[in-house]
Amino acid sequence: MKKSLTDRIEQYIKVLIARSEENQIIIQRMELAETFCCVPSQVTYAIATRFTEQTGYSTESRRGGKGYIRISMLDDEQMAGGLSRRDLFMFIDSLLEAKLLSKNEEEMLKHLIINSTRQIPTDQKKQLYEAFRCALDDYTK
Amino acid sequence: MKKSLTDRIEQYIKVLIARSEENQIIIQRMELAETFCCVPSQVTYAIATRFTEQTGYSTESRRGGKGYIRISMLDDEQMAGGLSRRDLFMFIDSLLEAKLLSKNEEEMLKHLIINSTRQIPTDQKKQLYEAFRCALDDYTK
DNA sequence: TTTACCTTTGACTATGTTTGACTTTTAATA
DNA sequence: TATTAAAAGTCAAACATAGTCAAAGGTAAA
Repeated sequence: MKKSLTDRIEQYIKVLIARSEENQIIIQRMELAETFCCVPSQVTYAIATRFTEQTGYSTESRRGGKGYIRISMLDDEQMAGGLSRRDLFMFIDSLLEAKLLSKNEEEMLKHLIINSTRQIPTDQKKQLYEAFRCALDDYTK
Repeated sequence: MKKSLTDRIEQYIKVLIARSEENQIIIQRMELAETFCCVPSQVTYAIATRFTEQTGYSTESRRGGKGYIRISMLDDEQMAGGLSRRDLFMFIDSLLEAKLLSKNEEEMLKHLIINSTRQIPTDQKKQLYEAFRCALDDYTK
């Protein structure tokens, strides 16, 4: 498969992180852009799309002289934790109040959420709740 | 019997998969369309009708620069157990027909199912579909 | 022959990538 | 302190793919 520039930048950064001691690297945007013969904002794009909290990374940067971009791999504890059922239900309640859902729909959803996630481990459940909220949010827009 | 274009595309892809190491191929839609001198959407059609979960394949794609379509043959483990999305949707359709769900509810459910399970591995997805059907079945009784 | 189900096509849509001009922030220096 | 230079950020346009959908064209079964 032919890889896009963004894919190659992603891979390069991941290798650097893998080789690092602390699971994090500090780079200069311009330097990396030169390595790949591209505009600096290409690097910004690669980082923005490939190193998100969702995918288990956090970033931090500083502009100006001695500027840098730090990319760190999140450990398990730091991983974005999803959503509790309580919060998901509160979200559904808010949709009901905003009349974006009928009472019947609200009840059905809660029933489904409770009964279809019985056998799923807690952390995966929270991920699912989160995805569920996003999908619901999307649907009611 | 004369083979349709779709049949020939299907066969071609199957040969490529058979020859591959990982039982999967990555193609570019346009490239394949050129190979068969047809419109790109013909390739989409061939893939959509011949490489389904039902027939033991899964697909994944990306648009934009250096876009691709990946077609993988599912192994036995991935095939076993649970419920396909197609079957779950058929079940939902039957509830609609039986007037146990409104058209609006049917659409909402399908949207949620599609969009909240995007990042879940196939086997877990099928378990979830199964649980979802049970919960729905229960709810509409 | 009619009907029902594929298949083929293409116009339109959605999404992901690359680029560059312009903006903002920060450190160094006058 | 004010100015300047050196970073990084933002955003929208241009481009490169893939997806969708409905109309038109075939084909086989009844």
